Amino acid sequence: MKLYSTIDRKVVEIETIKKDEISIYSCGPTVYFRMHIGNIRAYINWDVLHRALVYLGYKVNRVMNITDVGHMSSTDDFGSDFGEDKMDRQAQREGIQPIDIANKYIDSVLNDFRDLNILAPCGQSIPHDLTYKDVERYGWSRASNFVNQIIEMIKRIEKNGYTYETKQAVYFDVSKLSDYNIFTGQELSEKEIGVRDEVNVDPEKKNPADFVLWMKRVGKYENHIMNWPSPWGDGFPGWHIECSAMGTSILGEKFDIHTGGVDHIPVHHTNERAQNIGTYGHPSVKYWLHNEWLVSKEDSKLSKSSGAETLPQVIDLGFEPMDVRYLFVSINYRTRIAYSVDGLKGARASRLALLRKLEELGSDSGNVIEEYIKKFKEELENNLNMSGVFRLINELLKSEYPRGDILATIYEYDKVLGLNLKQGISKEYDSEIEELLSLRKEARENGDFAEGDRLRDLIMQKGFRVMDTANGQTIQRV
RNA sequence: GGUGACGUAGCCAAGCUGGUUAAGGCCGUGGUCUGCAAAACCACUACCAUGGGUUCGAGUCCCAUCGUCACCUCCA
Repeated sequence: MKLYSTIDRKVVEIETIKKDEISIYSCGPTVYFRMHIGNIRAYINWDVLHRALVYLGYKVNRVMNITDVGHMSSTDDFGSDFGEDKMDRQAQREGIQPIDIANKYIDSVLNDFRDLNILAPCGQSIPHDLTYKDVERYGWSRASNFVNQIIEMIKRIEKNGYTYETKQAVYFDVSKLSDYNIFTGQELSEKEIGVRDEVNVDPEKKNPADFVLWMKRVGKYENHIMNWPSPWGDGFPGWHIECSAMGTSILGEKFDIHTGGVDHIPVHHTNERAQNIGTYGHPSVKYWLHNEWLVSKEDSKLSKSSGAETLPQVIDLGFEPMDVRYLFVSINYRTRIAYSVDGLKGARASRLALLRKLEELGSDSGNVIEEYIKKFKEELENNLNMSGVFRLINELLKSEYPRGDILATIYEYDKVLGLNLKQGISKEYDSEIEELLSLRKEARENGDFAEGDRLRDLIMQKGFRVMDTANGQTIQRV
């Protein structure tokens, strides 16, 4: 398996720590807002990685965190370490407790994941009745349940001499790590130039890059809702320590893969790595993998503040969740995707065409074509070359292999693609449409094509396209 | 200012361990099929940002230039 390692800055051959086993930590959702289409892209990409590794024979140990504490905002205090806590703020907005906010949005994440056929981190499909209550049994870990581990980790970092404490917080002293900037290659001294308006609310902070491990319940946070006791006083964990603590306490001091968005490279993952070294004396993550962003047509970034579409909005536009999945599955995780409704339309057209072709192949599944399984695995192993996989599908559809074998092979591919190809085209329509269809069939059998065309137009107005095939009428939602 | 990613057809996107005709899809056009359509099938649509260099040979390696984007501040 070859993947792009961010620190190595190239595609590398993956050598797992334990033979035939691979451990993955995926930066998961922060649950105070409805996941947007950009988040979805990331989770679909890593879902494909997960499925691909399973398909290639690895035993996958995967965990995905849910950040439900202490995520701070700097929108109100530019450059400040002491912005509002987003969970708190959203709770105040909605007039409920932070934990209720978290639970509410965890459920919305589960719904989206389920609709998009994204597996739970444990590798199972997400059950229909799964809610926030049982999420940890399926491989998610909630930061709020790891506060003890977080405190223990900070204690170790402190003992190893990487921290200092002020009246307001416990900081990680980045000057203690010579290769702190390994991810970006950017010198800390040069970094300061750009951050001109930095407002150091904490006058005792030594270096602007130093980051909070434990935030005390003082000053602005005197009334902070989520708090825990600690050796440094009541307070809550900093934004980076949760991931370090959860990753290493669940997957071990060293694990194979850590995934996240490219935006995490310079700060979040840089700090996570620093914390791991501060704790264990060595890095914990063997390969850091990062997914690129979605950009709008003007090539500027999508963010949750730009009104990017959520899954329900996309569905309202007439798309199915699998159209979204098709779009994101067919493009490599490192390619910046120009996202647009037109792009989504193209994905939908491709997907429906594929389903139609599969339907024409019949329903008798034969034997998988070994040659094409081999090619499939080669594409997966080649840094998840998903475009190549779709090329193989098209080759197969045009090939002379027995129909059942083509079908079986493509269904085999779908174990990784996760497009629910076996379910075929959604045929759901009501009795009214059904009646119109039978009337049209009758009219055409009687040679009354004018009536047949009228009924076809009528059905079209009700949102379905009628097609006459060798097997009779078939219908498709427009 | 610094750091990084990237520039392939109308659009999306492979190819980048250099080597016959630069994958595949979407859209479009022409045709076959069809009562007419739709679907399907066939055909057509690329001076690989620019300029140098290395090489028998470069989209693919090296250098420069131009351009785009991101990050350095919460974000996938």
